[in-house]
Order: sequence, then C-alpha cells, then structure tokens
Amino acid sequence: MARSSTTSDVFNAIGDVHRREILDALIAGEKTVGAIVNDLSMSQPQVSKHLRVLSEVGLVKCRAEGRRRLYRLEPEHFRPLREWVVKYEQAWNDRMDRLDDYLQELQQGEHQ
Amino acid sequence: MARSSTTSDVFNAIGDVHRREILDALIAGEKTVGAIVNDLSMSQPQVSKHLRVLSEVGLVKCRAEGRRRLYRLEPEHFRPLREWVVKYEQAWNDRMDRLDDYLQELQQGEHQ
DNA sequence: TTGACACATTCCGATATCGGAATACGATGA
DNA sequence: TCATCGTATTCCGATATCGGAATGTGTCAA
Repeated sequence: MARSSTTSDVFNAIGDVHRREILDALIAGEKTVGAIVNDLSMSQPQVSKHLRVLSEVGLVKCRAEGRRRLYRLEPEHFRPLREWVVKYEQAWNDRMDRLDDYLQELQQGEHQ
Repeated sequence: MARSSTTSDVFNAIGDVHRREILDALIAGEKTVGAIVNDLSMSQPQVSKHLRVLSEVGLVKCRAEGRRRLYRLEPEHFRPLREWVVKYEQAWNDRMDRLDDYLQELQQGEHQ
C-alpha cells in the first residue's frame, strides 16, 4: 500500500502555494483566467489546472461569458476550514479558562 | 522543472488526513506517541513521522519524560491558518456591507 | 551490564502531484 | 466559413510523499 490522500478535499487544495495565490487574487472579485495569468506570473495551463482543483472542492465557481470564464470565490466553502481551525483556538481558550478557574481557587484557598 | 511545494509549511502539514487525526487526538491534551498509536490505528513509525512534520512546522511540541515523549499542541502556531481563513470571510462580509450600502443608496434615491 | 521498552530513523517501492509543451475545444469576428 | 482568441485537456518526465519493514537509539529495570 502507499498513499491515501487525494487532491479532492479542501485542506489539500489550499496546501499548494500557487493555489493560495490564485485565491488571493480572487479576493478582489471575479476574474478572468487570463487576468489571473497576468497578475501572478504562471502559465495559462497551470492556472487552469489549479482552478480545476479549487473548483472541484468548491472554493471557487465559474461563470462563462462569451469565450472567457469568470472565476469567483465561494466563501461559504471556506467554513469547514474556519471551523476546523477555530476548534483549536477554542480548545486553547477552554484550557486557559480552566487555568483561570484553578488559579482563582488557589487564591481563594490562600485567603481562607 | 517540477514541483515547488514542500512539506515544510503549515498549510501543507494539515493537508494530510492522518496528521489532522493526530492533531485532533491531541486536543484533549498532551499524549504519548504510544497513546496516539493506540487511539488512532496507525503504525508507530507512521505516527512518529507525522509528528516530526507537525513538529517542524511548529503545530506540536515535544517533551521528554523518561523513555517516552509527550506531544502537545502549540495553539499559537494555528494563528497564521486562522488569519488566512478569516481573510476570506472578511472579504465576503466587506462585500456584503458594500452591497448593503448600495441598496440603501438606491432606496434613498427612490424616496427623493 | 543486559534485556526490554518507547520511540526515531532509514531504506524502499508505489503512487500522487507538479510544471511544461503541445494540442483540443468552443466562441467570436471578419 | 475560417482564423483567432481564451481556455481546458492531455501527455510527459521529474520529484515529493506516503506507508511498511527493518533497524537504530536512548532509557529504565533487574
């Protein structure tokens, strides 16, 4: 047996630097493939392929207008990511809270 | 030329399912390598190797106690991730705000 | 000091992934 | 209808990455 992970999940999709650059480029709003190719300096096929991956995991969507394709972010699909990350921050805060409680108990103990 | 991305950044580190499982296992708190091996069912070398990667990007830290190693999360190092994700949510909200402004202007125009 | 234990590292083969080059495809304009 | 433009797809070689098996390393207990 060998590998197990695929490019078909959001976490993997944002693993690639160039794909993150493309997402960044789209923050400003809808853009043509050609525009992205210009903004970042990547080859057109490279951009198209990365857009395909991003598209498959739902992070971007595509709209045809004549012979060009306008890609845009699909912000709702960032939520799983955000929720995952926040979980850890949450765990951290919870632990800090428990620490606070503990310290307060200690302090109360001292004053008894 | 071929690849460019390495395993040496946080985004790549969380790209792997098993590494995410390990992180999840550590949410509860510090754990031994053996404990992780038991909790998830992965081989010990596999776990050790993933822990190494997670360690290199700073997501976990290690503490030696006798002949065992206790690994724990390093929540501060999740911040770059969170900030990156939140950026997109932010961009989304901003756009919604501008839309609101626009709609309000339209409405005011109607009433003049 | 020796053996067992907990873990890390190395070596390996299988496979996924990336980028480049060439090409295919569909829409448009002459 | 045909050439062109904008984009997608395919084919390819190079390389990164993963998991398994075997082995190395340090610590403890007897």
